[in-house]
Amino acid sequence: MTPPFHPPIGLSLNRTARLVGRAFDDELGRAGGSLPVWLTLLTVKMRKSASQRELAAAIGIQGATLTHHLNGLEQAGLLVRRRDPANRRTHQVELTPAGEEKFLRLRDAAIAFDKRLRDGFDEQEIEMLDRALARLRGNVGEEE
Amino acid sequence: MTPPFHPPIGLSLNRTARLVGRAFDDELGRAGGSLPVWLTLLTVKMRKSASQRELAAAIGIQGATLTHHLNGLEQAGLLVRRRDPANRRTHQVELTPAGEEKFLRLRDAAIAFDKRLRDGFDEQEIEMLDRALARLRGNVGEEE
DNA sequence: TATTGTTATACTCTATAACTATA
DNA sequence: TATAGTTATAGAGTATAACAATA
Repeated sequence: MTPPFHPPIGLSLNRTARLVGRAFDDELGRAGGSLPVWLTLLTVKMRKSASQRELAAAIGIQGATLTHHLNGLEQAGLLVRRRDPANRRTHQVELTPAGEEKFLRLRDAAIAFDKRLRDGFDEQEIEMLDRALARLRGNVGEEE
Repeated sequence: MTPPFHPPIGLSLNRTARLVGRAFDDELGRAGGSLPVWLTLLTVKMRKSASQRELAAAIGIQGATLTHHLNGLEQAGLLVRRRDPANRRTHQVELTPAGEEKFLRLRDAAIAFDKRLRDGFDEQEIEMLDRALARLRGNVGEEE
């Protein structure tokens, strides 16, 4: 008996993520953004008064890398960094009106993309997929 | 009634792929490789007499990008490029003995990693995950 | 001294455009 | 002219190390 063939699930995951990521990046590009820009704006919106370290960790990048993106976004007039009066080491990141507008535009693009991505899946299947992905993250040692 | 919340599946996919990809890259790094190097060697091995265009398409990168990686691998003495006598425009890519050795080492690392990735999944669950990923690829318009 | 963030620098992967060689 | 591949160049995203500011 020949043993069952196990195509590496990591290969499939990698291929899928690159293909989907590229399509998503194109979509965001048409809305005037990019994936890290979207993740940055989204995370800033969601985690209101977090330190940049926390934001970086939430996005999954290094602090210096976040600084790099924040610089670009600040130069583009999408956000401002203010020192926290309570602890002047930390910065408070806040979206400007232009930043809020960009956020909404990218959010619409993200929602439209996700709708396309879910096409043909029912709610239960998406939940199962989501749980499976979470288990994969657990298997490589996700820290939260 | 509040509508059900739909966390974007793309976000989950992206997060998982980056986390898993980083862990895999580390693993390959310890074996003296990297993800594109592994994909290149693997694809060269699998698609014996394919043109570089075909190899690039199979990996999911541009021809010039593949050239870039092949240059590195050739300089490292892992492969050679020979012109095909039948059609001297195309090149035949072949692993050297050192390349074969590297391939085996990276393959072992890849197999070990995939084993770790599958931990706690049974065969049926992996198959379902794989099919779900394939459907996601289909939803963004995969071309084969 | 420890913590937060920035600057300087560099690396990897990727891409596009122009080019060479073959057909 | 058309095809296969390379070279030149550039850009995006990421990282590490050294530094400045604050506590």
